[in-house]
Amino acid sequence: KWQKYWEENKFYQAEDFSKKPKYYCLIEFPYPSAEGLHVGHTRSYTAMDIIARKRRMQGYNVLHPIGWDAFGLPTENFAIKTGIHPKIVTKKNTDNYRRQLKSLGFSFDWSREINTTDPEYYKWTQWIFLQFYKKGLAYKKKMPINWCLSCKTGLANEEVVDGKCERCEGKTEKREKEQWMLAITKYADRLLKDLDEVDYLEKIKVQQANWIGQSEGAIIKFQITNSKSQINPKSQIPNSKQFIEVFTTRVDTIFGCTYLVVAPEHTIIKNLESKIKNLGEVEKYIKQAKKKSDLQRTELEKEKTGVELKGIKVINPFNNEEVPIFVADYVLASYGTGAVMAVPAHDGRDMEFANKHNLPIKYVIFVGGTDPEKIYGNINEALEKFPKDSEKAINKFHEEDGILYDSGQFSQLTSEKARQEMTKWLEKNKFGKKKIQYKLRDWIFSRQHYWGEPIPIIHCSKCGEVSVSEKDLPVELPDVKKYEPTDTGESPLANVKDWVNVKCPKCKGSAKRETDTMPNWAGSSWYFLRYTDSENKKSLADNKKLKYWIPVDWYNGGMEHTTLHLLYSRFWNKFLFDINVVPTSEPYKKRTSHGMILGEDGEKMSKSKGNVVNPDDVVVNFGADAFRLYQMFIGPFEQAIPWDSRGIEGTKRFLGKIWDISQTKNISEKINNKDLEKLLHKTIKKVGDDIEEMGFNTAVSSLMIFINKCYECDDVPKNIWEKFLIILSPFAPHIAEELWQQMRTNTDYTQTNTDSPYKSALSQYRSVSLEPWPKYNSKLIIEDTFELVIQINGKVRDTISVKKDISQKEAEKLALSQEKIKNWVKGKKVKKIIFVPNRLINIVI
RNA sequence: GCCGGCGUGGUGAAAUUGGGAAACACGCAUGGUUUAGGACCAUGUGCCGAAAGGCUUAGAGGUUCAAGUCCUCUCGCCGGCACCA
Repeated sequence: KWQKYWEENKFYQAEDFSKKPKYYCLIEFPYPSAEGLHVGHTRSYTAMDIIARKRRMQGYNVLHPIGWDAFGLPTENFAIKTGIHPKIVTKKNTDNYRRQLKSLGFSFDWSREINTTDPEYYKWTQWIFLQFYKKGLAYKKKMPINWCLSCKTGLANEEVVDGKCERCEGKTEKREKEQWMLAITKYADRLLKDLDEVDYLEKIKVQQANWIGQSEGAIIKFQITNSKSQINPKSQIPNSKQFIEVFTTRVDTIFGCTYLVVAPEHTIIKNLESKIKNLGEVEKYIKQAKKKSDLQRTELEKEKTGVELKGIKVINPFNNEEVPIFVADYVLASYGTGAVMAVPAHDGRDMEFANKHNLPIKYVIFVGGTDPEKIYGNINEALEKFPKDSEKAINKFHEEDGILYDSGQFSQLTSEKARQEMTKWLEKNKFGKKKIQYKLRDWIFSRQHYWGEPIPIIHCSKCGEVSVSEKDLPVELPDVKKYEPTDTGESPLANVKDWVNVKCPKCKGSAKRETDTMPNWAGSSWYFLRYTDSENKKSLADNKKLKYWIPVDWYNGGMEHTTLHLLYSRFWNKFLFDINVVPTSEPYKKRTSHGMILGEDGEKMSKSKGNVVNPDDVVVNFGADAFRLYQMFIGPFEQAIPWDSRGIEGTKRFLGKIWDISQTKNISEKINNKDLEKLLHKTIKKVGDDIEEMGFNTAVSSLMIFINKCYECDDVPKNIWEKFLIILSPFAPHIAEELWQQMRTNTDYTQTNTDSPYKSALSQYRSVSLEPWPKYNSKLIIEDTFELVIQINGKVRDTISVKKDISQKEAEKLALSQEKIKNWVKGKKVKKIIFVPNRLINIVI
């Protein structure tokens, strides 16, 4: 009844350019699966719905939109099995999701609903891709990628977890393939730095920062030689073919470098083939290493294997020492330069390798501190290297800030100082330079599937790669009969001859369309922009509307998207900002995260485990309001928590009590109840504050405390009851609306809002959700008496009710005159009395 | 291995700056109501003890008049990253 009333009156539609301040509340739009809505979704949606409803009551013009992130594999797999077109499946699933979401009374603005699979939507996803392409940030590259054997598609690095496919948990392997890439690494520094500007949960920032993985160090060139003669670095100008470059964050340890290690994929091996004396052995090792998957490399590789490149050596530029070179798969080709300088004395991995291959270990840094186990190297030996008077100074140094020895002119510098000085030395002598390195890799953007946005590129035999003209967008997905991905790694679209064969936009000669599609993360990387102007046909959204609504004020979603969707969409937004499409560099002002709801067995909900809770059943059996309340009351919002089917009985009972009070108690204007009034104001404050901090569980508990008190009363003052209904309404909007409207119908209450623009067939009364959020009276919150706690030696022995703000003298007198206290103090000497105003008095005897 | 978080009744949990540990709810027990069951209502419910009182926030120690909260160490759990040089 009330859902219909809200919808008909369009209470929750956002207004572009209202005079009210704007507030943009965002939840992660769901992927409409065949299974239907999940309680994992609804926990987050209920929380943001409460916030959106409160903001409206606080006078904001709220945008709280919803849509569908509908491209993806499950729909495609269903299509493969049944032959039903993904479009039809998507329609059916979104209809079901829409019905379910509406049944929970969420205050979404349904007029702005979007769907990523709608050509009118993905036209703009493709348009953004072309902008990336124009700026050289979308490029094609042949490279080893992660290939999921069961999904039969390439995956981004972010989508591979423990060597397994993030989606299906199937095996992945490395395959050499031409792939579209997005140059997210070009934004690595800004994606990291700008985290300072946004209000994200700390753990989200930390996770993103770790993923971006910035480290500061230096690139150092080691000259290759196969003779034993020494070379003066200053007399020889380095030439790139004669050098191996390494990246290190610890230049300060370089005097302890006893060998170099290159990754099996390193080009130096091919380049110097003729000089390697044990080439057969080396090639055999490389072949074996390449056979290992990433999973094997990490799981099985407890032992560090490797082979020396005999016949060639390199020279350490700092001390002209010759050191051997090894190839070993503990060095990754994809990070840094694919080569490292090994300092076994000051690096655990190098130490392991050195021990196994009997390589020399040379300590060059003395680490101070008092814990002998944390001192690297031989302390006595190290101390001998220092002048005696510096011993005191050494002890002052923090454990991690060591001091160099046996390091030529850099000896006796601290590690940090040495890093600076040695980097300067490298730059001056052209043996290297300062370098900031990131772990983040470019985003593999190609997928070999049907149900995704076609990449708007045409391959012409004459002109090469040509982008589809913007006026020809969208490149629509063709209808096909078979959706199966292929083992060859070709997209199923490759077989659609009519679609693939096109004329080249440049030379009009025959050409072929790109048949790879975009990953499912594409459409969600910018969807929050489209909500501001979902029907726009001329641009992804009107400029003025973007300026009005963006950034998103509060975005709640799952932790699992921290290094995927959240990072990707920040990247897209920054790019769109740079080309003047969006008004702010950061898309989301504030980001919070909800904990997962687990099955009753404490396991993650899944169909196969049979522990899935279906929101439909809960709504039928307990009602939407009880469901909403329970999800908020279940536990701390950020924490994962198992579902408890008995717990929801409690919130249903609570709603039952509210109903009973409204139907059986005398609710009237004539009644006065000071105690209840005080409690109301406390409750208003607590509920309001808790919502802001996402302390929903304690907010619900304070509503319960208030109701328990009302339940004890015979009569309830009407104005108090009304205010309670208002603060209840974000949590349980249906019952709050019903009781609110009943009060107006059943009494001679004269309507104050006759000028309300909202007319309805159901009711002529204004919705409770349009009432202003009540203000609490801070004077009423303060009690005029309090329970003074009396402690003896810090233990509570008695409490007495006393006037607020009594003096220490009065409190002492009262406390010492209590019978219980007298017994405790009798025969003892009072040494000290501590008095905490309006709290306690502690008598030390 | 590194980074982050956490550890409180039978259960989910609560506890502004260090100031009454266990709010609120579930469950359980007893009683009422009911033909019966469910629902509902009332009372009780950290542990030991007849009581007075004592003990209790993973464990050990420390600071303090006072510690769940601060400090040190140990143990355990969860999440993230992971041969990132």
